[in-house]
Amino acid sequence: MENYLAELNDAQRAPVLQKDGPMIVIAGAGSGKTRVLTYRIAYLMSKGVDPFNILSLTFTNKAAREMKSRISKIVGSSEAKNLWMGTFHSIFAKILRFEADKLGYPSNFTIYDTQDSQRLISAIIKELGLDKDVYKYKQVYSKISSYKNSLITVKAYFQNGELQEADAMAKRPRLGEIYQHYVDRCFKAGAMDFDDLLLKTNELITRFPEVLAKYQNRFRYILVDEYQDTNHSQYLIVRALSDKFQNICVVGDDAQSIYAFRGANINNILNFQRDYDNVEMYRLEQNYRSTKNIVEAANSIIDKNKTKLEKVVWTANDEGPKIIVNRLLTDGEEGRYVASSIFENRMEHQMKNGDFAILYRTNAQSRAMEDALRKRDIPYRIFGGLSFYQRKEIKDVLSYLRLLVNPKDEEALKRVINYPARGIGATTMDKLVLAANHYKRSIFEVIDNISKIDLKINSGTRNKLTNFANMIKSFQVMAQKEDAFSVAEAIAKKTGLIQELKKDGTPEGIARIENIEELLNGIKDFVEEQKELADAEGSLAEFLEDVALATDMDKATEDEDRVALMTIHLAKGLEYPYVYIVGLEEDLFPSGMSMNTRSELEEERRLFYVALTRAEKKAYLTYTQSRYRWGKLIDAEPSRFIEEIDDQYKEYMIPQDDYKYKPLIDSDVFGEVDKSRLRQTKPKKGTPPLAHKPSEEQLRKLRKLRPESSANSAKASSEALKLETGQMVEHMRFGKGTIIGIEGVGQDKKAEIDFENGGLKKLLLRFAKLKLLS
DNA sequence: TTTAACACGTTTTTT
DNA sequence: ACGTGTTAAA
Repeated sequence: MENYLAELNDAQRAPVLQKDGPMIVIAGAGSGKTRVLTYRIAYLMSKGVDPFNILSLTFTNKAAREMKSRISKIVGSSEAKNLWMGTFHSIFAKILRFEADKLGYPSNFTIYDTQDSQRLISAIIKELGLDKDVYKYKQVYSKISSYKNSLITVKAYFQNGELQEADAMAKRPRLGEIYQHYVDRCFKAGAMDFDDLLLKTNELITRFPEVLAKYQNRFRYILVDEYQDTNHSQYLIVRALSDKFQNICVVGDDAQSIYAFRGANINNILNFQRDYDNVEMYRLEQNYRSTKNIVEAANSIIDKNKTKLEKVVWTANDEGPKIIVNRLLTDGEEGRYVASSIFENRMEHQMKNGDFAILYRTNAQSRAMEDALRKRDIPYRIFGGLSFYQRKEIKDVLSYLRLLVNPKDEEALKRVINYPARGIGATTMDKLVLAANHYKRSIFEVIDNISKIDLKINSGTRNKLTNFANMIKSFQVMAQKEDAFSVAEAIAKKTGLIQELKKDGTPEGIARIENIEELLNGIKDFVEEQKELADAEGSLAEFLEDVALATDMDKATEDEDRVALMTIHLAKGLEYPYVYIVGLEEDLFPSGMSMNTRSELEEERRLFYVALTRAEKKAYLTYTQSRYRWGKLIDAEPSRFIEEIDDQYKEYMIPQDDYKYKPLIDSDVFGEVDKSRLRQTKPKKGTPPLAHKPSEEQLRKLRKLRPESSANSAKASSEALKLETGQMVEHMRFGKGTIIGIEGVGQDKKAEIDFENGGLKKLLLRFAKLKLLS
């Protein structure tokens, strides 16, 4: 024990050694806060605290796993595995399953992901006959989500005149009604959304004092990591659970609060000292991660924020190189610059791919980076974006599995009832939903008893419905005897999912089949793993819970040697020797959506602070002069954040007024990439990246030519755009015809054609592959 | 009911 | 630009 206490500095050791009472640790970036948390838990256990009595809430499951394994090394794994450690969502999902009956939920309740929730809301808006342009489902979802995170239940909503008035003022007077329906439908479906996992936990502990007492006694020591990113709902849970013993330790950094947009309340950390008596406050200010240059540059940025706790982050590390700032012509150039810079650094300093990270504000920026890395044969891995479990084909398989576990799961049912197509269409579904609401039964129950219900559904469709129900029930029977893998495999095969994808034969279809195979492998691994653990069953339900709360981050393995690409949000808590922060442009970073208020801008600034402090040795900042956004080339201006870094810490790669001319010979101009050229031009070592302002003429070219992605279509369309009224043409599918009219200009030019056997058609000349006959 | 053109929104971040 | 959801045609 004493051994590793010696590994801590004085500031770190103090919070580790305070066994009891409330405490807050303000931990600057890179100051070893994970180390403090780890050792604190180990220390508690060495002082005789039972691991069953320690609850440790982390921001990701991966963080929990890593911390657990570090603790295992200190105290032994048999002890460490009894610790309660995980995200708020996963810990309280577990507790809710155990206590579900008290809230009227089945213990195998489904967890709806964002998409499920949004689809349900969308359906409700339709059913209520509301205008979908006024009630946008995404907006409604986020509104409901923020109500839930503030513990405003439907009941509370209707008791609060102000809220209703606010929604009415916003031209959405029936929002409460949608909220009501949404909550009802989730309940009937035996489903909780992400926010429910916290909201229902609150409900559980307020409505059942004996339950609260039970968990208060169980969790005698509570630790919360990334406390600055907790929302009101989480705050209340922590507060209630820690109320009896007051052994609460929260760790965080107000300068790294970046989740206000999803309800995180920075006041939770700012006001912690008011919430408990005799709070001890500790500050970790020594940074062990980064060079002086990086630390001080980061400080100079965060200084611009007004709302913050006073703290001075410093480091004893070397000064290190300055931050490199570079301007590039387009996002394509930016990608190439980053790729070649990585290539050079890797060579020159014998670094691994895994030592580099490329960080961006929005997921959409990953593409340009990807393309450039691929061309350079640099292995990379993208985190975030559309996660594996959200892909359509994966969600389809999972929906079948969900339906077995919980046949009331409406969203799962709606996904799979007619996929692969089995002749149960929208009309039938509408009737079923109506019937289900009328009889107060789930849709599946209605289908299962379709013969006993008087519905205007013809006998053919009734048969199809019965067949579907029987199929699902046969899988259910199977699930009782066999493990999750066998069931999933049977589903993939017997439902015709695989055949459906094989039929389409496109590369995408093949990739989808491979994804399903990967999912099956994943299920197999899970089953094997669970078999080894004595107390787990390897059941479908357990697998689904894992999946519902899994994130891309969780899959990351330490040992894989690839460049990491991710959004800055995802990078929180990580560190890399070399960090490239790309797209530092006004309107992108800071985001155009977050520049309206001071607090939003300050959050963007904190985000930049987080990005920069990921770097250990060297940071690169890049921006472009024009960037493709929404399919168009947009002029860009350098981000104000570049300016905000004190000059002494940064270095411009290119003199700011040096516009060297470089002929534009790349894919950005000519649509098609000249591949032979790329291969010859391998690493252009030592070539300084050029930047220059394109002439008006060049810009016009860029804008005009970009939409044509291949030389073929460019040729075809320019020919086609010359067609005139009266000419005879031939179309691959419609056959011969005469052009009887032309309308629109340029890219939007359309021809009305009278086909000999197909009748009148209006076709976009840009796309229609027409052959001129006369 | 199914298929295909068309329209739309998306690009702020996620458990 | 791209994928998804909605509407029009078969």
